Amino acid sequence: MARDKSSIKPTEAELTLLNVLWKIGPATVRQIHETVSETQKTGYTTVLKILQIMHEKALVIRDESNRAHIYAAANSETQTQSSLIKDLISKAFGGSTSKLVMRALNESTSKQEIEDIRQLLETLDK
Amino acid sequence: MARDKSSIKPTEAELTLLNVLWKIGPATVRQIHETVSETQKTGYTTVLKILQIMHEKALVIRDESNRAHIYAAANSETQTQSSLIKDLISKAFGGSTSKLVMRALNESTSKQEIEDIRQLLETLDK
DNA sequence: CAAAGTATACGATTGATCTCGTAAGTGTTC
DNA sequence: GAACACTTACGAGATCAATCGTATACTTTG
Repeated sequence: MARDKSSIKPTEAELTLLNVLWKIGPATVRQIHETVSETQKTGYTTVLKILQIMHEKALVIRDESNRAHIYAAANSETQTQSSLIKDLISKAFGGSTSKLVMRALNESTSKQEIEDIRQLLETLDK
Repeated sequence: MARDKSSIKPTEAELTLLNVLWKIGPATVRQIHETVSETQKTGYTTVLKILQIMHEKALVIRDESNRAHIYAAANSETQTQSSLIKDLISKAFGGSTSKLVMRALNESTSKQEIEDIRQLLETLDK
């Protein structure tokens, strides 16, 4: 069964690199590695290898016109977040979005966040 | 680094079995296998093996007093859902619960679900 | 009690993930 | 142009997830 674009699920290490790409934009392996190294200790070739695998999976695109390839996320952060949420909803919440939302809201949420969400509900309601 | 109870993250196959246990309650391997077989084709010994691994990880408890051991989920569905949500929030939403909630709400949500969530916000607000 | 049925235990296999060392190619500099 | 620096490619090893076959032990039953 073919796996459509929206159902691609990055692994943990892959998601870490995607977060970097969403933050700093298209970048070389070196730049990505430097950014990742701010919070983790990971070898340069490890980052390279993961990016190569992600390229095979079409999780990233790359520009090979220069010697140092430039990698960019293939999908937007929003698309990926939606995909991950849908996956979680189907596997752990019996397919119910509202169950997930309610469980999330029962976790720590600040007054400001509650207000933001209330606003969003207003606009959704019409 | 020790892994505390709330950070245990079941694998996909494990989560499938946990869903069964939450649904039908404590059960033998045979019962669990039968229930799983309603929607998937999985060998009996595969289910058994995964349950044994889950027991090692303390994801399930088991009663060995009879020949056919009786397995039960070690943590509640609610606890596990919260744990999975927290994990997703930290890895894909920069730690922001409200970002996850808003992304979820932008997925398909019925009028009734929106109303339910609004009600919950009321009670949370006080 | 012997045979058939049913249970757990164990080990092997396959595939994916993650890691990184080393090789090999390309560009830079003195 | 020779030495050095930087880059990608390749491949191997470790761990984990998932699968299932086979062995072994226990129960039931004819």
